[in-house]
Amino acid sequence: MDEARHERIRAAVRAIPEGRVSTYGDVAAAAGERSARVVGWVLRDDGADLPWHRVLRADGSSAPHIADEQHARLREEGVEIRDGRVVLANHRLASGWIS
DNA sequence: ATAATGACCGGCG
DNA sequence: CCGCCGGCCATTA
Repeated sequence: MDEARHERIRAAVRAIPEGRVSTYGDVAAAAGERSARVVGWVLRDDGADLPWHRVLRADGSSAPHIADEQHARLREEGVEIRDGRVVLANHRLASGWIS
């Protein structure tokens, strides 16, 4: 991975305010990435110090191995979760929140 | 060079 | 609700 791209993605995730969420696709777009997958890789091996729990799938669900902690953290920030899925309609960030 | 594997996405049946 | 497919792209074998 190119370090610049890697860092743009991290910046986009850091820009998500508490109590709000975004999707892999939106973060990718905000970071100028053409694929949502790259966002997943970055969070996978370099997401420890980022608010990764504010990044969800397009339908508000999350990958099974992180779902528990993700839901717990989000609830703590006041984000609603119904049936294991975040209510995107109320907490999703506008598509161009970065710039 | 090919193929499989993901913290993905959207469409279709 | 479910699964399948094709597209996506870096990493690994």
